[in-house]
Amino acid sequence: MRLSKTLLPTLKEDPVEAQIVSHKLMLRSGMIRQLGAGIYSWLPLGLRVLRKVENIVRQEMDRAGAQEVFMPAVQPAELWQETGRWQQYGTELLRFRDRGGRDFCFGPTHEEVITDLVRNELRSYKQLPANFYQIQTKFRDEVRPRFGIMRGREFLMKDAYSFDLDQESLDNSYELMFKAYQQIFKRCGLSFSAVEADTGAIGGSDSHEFHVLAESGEDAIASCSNCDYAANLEKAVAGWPDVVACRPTAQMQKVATPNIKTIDEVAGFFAVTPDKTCKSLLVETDEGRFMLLLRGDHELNEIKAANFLDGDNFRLMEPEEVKKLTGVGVGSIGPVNISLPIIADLSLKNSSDFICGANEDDFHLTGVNWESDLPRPEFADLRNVQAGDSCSRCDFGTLRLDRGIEVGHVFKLGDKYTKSMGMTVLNQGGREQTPLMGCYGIGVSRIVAAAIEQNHDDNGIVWPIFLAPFHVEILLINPKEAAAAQLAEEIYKQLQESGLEPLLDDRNERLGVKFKDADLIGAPLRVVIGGRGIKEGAVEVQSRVDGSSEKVALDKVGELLINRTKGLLQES
RNA sequence: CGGGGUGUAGCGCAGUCUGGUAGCGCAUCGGUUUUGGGAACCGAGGGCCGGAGGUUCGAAUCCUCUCACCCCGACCA
Repeated sequence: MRLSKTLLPTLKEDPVEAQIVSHKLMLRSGMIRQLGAGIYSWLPLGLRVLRKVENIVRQEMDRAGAQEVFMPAVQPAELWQETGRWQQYGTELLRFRDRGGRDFCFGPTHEEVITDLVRNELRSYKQLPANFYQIQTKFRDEVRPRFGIMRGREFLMKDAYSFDLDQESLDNSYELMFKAYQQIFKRCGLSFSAVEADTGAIGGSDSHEFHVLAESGEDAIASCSNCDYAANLEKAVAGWPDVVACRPTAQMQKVATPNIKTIDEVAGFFAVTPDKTCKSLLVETDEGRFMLLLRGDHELNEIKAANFLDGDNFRLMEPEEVKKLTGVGVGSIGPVNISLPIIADLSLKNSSDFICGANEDDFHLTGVNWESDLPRPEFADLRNVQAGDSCSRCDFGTLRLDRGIEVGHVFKLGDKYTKSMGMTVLNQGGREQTPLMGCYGIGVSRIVAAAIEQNHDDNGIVWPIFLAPFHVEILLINPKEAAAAQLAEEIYKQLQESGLEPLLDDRNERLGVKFKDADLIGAPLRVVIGGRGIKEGAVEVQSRVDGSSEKVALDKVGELLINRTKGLLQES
């Protein structure tokens, strides 16, 4: 591609709206432009990278035996009503009507559409297992779009759906996808981690997320220092070392604590560490209201709590509601003498002599103990793990927390959709059987941003070879120097003919401008061609990756660039 | 959804408090000189100041409404 004939609007300054490095660099290098909140146009440079990711995904999906299809982005409400998700999905689902007043949505995902397709087309167990995928534009009306393409509302996603006759076969399909995903992210040059994830409201047995580790990540990932356990914080479980229960030593006492409300204030007031306190949270689900107890230094994991309580519409009660229900402000509620079902976090099992609210404004109880002061409640894992917690899978490890960008998610869905939408095939015995489903997503556009988060320096992007929009940038210092221009053209042609993608900067710009842009754009290799080099009989080949450069004889340059690039492509 | 902020040339901003014919830097176009790490000079083009309504002789500026975008929060007892 010739830069003189390409729309590549680079920016010198960081746009004010960009917070994270990938967003800044995508704007500055002219890859994308914003059209509205969470909605972006892809310019030539960005699109080239997007297509690279897409092709890697496509190749690996095909290799894993999945079949590509292409489904509508716009979906009729009826399908979503069949599975109940028209009601469930909430405001993230972009809904609209056609001229006839019929309800539609812009698909945020395609379980309904694919299930509708296969229930009409698949009849026999002999057609299973089957796995269909597409690469499609999705729309999710995010609460808060941010970070450019990273959490956009409109985005490009690869979604795949497998159909199997039985669990064993589903397990196998899942495993195939899991391996394909590892291959995909590896080829994208990403350092990633597969972690156990919560299955959410969708249910099902297994789920893994693939995370690119990066500081800007929106998810917290727990991983073990000793074994290969890794899980999303939403799901991560800490080990429960067999601490011998401390024997109660204190009598329960009511203490006046004027204006002492938060755990920190309580711990400060009594001069103890927060783990000696117990925090009480009131929550509500369709099943009723509950009090949850946590150690003062722990955070509630709402997903775990919601899963445990097993009622829909889990939510924390508002302070005013708590006041109305108990007559006490949230800072002073506690588990002693309260007429609500209590569930306590496992970490409180062996607690003794702890401090909690007294159910009376501005009073707390100290020296509280199970049995003597209140009955032992039901215990469950309700909290977020913390760095340093012991691992639940092995004996020696401790957990650490990192930030991750979710780029892929694999799910075993079971029969949720096939059952509610009445998809069956005839099994070997001639009976109707509901197949089991798996679904597998990859954030194609997000990968572009994630790759930049992991591959950049102060001057711009440093593309991994498989995602690079161009393999080699030919930097022609002055297009008016005939000999240099001719050499640049020759190399350009030579690279193209050998299947490489070169970028020729043939603009009539100053050298500094060209170098700055080249750094921004981030082609792995660069060759600088100018009159001086020609005179010396050698030109400079530079590596964007390590900044190294070497002089190469004029007649050897093309060959060297080709070999170097092919070497990189093979290594990766 | 709550709170905060910003909308003025392609980009970054000043001007708004205190009303009086809209500016700066970069970018763009023409010219001259330059040309191995974001050039210099001369000249030029480009704005219904987010939109609507109002106050006023007069509104980017004051008032009302509205739209868009950005940031923070929506994990706390």
